Amino acid sequence: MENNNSGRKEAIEQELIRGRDVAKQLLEVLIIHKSNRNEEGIERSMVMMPFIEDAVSKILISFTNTLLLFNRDTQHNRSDEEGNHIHQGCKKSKRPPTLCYKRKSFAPTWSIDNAILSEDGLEWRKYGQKKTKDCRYIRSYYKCSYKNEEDCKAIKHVQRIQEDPPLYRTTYSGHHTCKSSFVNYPHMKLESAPSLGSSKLLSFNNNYYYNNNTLQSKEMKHLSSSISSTKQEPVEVTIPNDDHNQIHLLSDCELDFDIPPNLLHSKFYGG
DNA sequence: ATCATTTGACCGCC
DNA sequence: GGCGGTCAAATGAT
Repeated sequence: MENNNSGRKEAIEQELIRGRDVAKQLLEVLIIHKSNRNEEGIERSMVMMPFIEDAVSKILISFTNTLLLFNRDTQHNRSDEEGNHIHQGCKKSKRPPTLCYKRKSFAPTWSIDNAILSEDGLEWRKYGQKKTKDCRYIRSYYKCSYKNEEDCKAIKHVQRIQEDPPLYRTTYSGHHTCKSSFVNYPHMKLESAPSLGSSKLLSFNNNYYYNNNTLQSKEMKHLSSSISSTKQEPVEVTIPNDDHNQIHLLSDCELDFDIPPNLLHSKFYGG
């Protein structure tokens, strides 16, 4: 446990250093751009645009990863606490028995912070919203669209947690036991950029594990995604830092995921 | 007309 | 009693 924490600390530190270094490089490029306002300078700046875009995205990724690593710590603690809650049932309800509802469940929860309100590829129906005491923003509650048809227990709530820059926290509770939610899910295709010689580092939460070129959902056995090469070659995969929530894919491979993108975070590191 | 969202009341837990 | 989570009637959008 102690080793785990120090390893995570190290990972957070590395992410911050990576972000700082790329920001430095970006600053240097911008200074050069500023001092070259003639025609040749503008042309050179245009050539540098892909690098600038790449650098900005790397900085964003670094911040996102740091937040994810940070959140992973707090989520473990929260799950431990919530695991102790026991549902007492509906004791003295004034409502008819059919309207009696459960409150806290044993379902595991995990949160994802996003700068934008993004779709997670699954189908949800909003069933309520609430202003919470500690936050000035309204929290929206969603349940799986197939709750009634397939008795799917998955729920989530979304809350804005920060004004500037905007940050939204989506907290998922329970896993989708329905199949319908995934039928219309657009397969996510991640392509590397061979010309840049880039590689991919994929990180995923504890609900998935990597095994023999396949990403498998722990909760839903029918959910898996194989990693294959576009060139009919064996795909080279390494597990950095012995962290089994991450895999490093070398260039020229293609992935088709039927896993919700918000549960699987992709990061690209240019070569 | 149908379906999704909003809203206020209800309920369990602390 | 306060707070957060859930329900279903009312309302709005298509």
